[in-house]
Amino acid sequence: MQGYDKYAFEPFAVTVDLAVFTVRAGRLHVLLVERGQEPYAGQWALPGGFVLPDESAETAAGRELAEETGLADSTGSVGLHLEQLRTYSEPDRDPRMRVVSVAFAALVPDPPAVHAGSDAARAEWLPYGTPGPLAFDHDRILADAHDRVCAKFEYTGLATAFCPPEFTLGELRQVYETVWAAELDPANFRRKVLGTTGFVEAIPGAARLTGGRGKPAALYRAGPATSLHPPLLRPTTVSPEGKPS
Amino acid sequence: MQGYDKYAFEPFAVTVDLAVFTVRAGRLHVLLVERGQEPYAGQWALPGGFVLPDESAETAAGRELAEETGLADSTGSVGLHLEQLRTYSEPDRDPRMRVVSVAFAALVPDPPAVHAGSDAARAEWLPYGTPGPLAFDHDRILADAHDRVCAKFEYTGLATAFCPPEFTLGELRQVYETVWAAELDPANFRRKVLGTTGFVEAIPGAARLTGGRGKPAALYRAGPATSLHPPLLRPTTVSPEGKPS
DNA sequence: CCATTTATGGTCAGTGCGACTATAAAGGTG
DNA sequence: CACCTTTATAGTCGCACTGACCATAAATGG
Repeated sequence: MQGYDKYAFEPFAVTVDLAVFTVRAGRLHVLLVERGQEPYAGQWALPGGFVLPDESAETAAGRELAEETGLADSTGSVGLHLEQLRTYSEPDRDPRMRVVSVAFAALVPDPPAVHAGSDAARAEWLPYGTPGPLAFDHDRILADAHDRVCAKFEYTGLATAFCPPEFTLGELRQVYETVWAAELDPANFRRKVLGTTGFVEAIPGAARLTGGRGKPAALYRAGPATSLHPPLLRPTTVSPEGKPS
Repeated sequence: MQGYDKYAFEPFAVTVDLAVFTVRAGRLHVLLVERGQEPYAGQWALPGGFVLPDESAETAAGRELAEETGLADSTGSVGLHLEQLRTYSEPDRDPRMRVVSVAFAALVPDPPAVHAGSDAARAEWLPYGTPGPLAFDHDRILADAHDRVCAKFEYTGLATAFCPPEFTLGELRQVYETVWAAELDPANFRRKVLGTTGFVEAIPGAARLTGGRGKPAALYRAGPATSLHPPLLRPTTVSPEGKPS
């Protein structure tokens, strides 16, 4: 940042790409758009767009998220999470020109009707992992976003961002199981969550049937805690050399 | 990323900023450069520079790190760590023009002679926290980098990046104590580190005096483990509401 | 020789967690 | 209705890890 040599740089386009996750019907879904033009015409891609001259990347990401999903503003409302992931800047990641993309991961509670933005061809929720190769380096971005979300589930109360305002512990557990692709013991999960102050707050007297079967479950709200101490570790699939997956 | 409207964006300058840490004389130090021109002339700033047209941000960061410190290439050599932090893109973060900066955190083992790059005014190692306000939003970047490093010390073997190729457990513990600004019980630290497979490897028969006093300590090398399971948690300064610092 | 310093080894109690069992409360089915 | 299935909830047991210690070993400096 020393010495602004006007000839030392060429113009870069700066964009945002969004990995928007939700849990629907016990499966992790991602919001994808179908590309209408070359390159990668007809392939699925992450939603995104240019950062406008008077915007930060965060503002642009919130705007794009609202455009694509019709959801309220980025960080304000309850049960919505938008977080910067990292920046992808390989010189050849877009064959047309130099594009530097700031990637974001977003978690939304339930798939509202997808509101196709003006410039978005078609946006759809697709199960994570099912669509073939995505356009550009979006497979990598999506995988990185998934890794980040999995990791943050361990030491933050982020999972409640996937849940409606009121939820049962069974629903919260299913969110964990869906994202981690692992099974959790209901009793132990309950003990852990309730033992972590600020994770969830009980709604006195409220109860609801979850799957139409079984005993009705008590309802909870997301608590104020942002970090979990101690963390809620995912089951360790032990690998031989001290480097569990 | 739908529809490339050539008029929808203005050129952005893309730069990298580096928060380069080291531990020297039991204190955490940061590599800073003194700005020679406005704005913020005379103030300290993080080293950095433009991303060149054929570079990724990672390549640019490695190049800048090499230029400023004279150290070998970015990710290759032992005991060197370079990691993307996040991107800062507030529209007014540079008063002259629109600059989007990809920030990196770097850890280097010992302060080699600072090799002032051609464009860098003067680079110096300064104790973390001592210099007044940095230029631009570099205070925030530096604080974010420090947070990241502190957190990564818990669940990765990153601390060995601050150590020379061969080190004693006392030296490694001092690295933790310096970065975390906390005291650790030597015996418990030892038990934890040696009990984590792949964290460090003993060098049979080797021993060295650390501070000139006391019993000579056995020497160790950095192990192959990248992640620590279970993590080496820093002492919890308990705060009342489930959200320890 | 002795005090000091650092390294290293060990004990002990408390905490958290995985595995498991038991009970409660709903619906479904004969 | 009796009984099974399903889900929620409560509790128990043993293991692993950790923090707080205590003890010993091996160096230096008076």
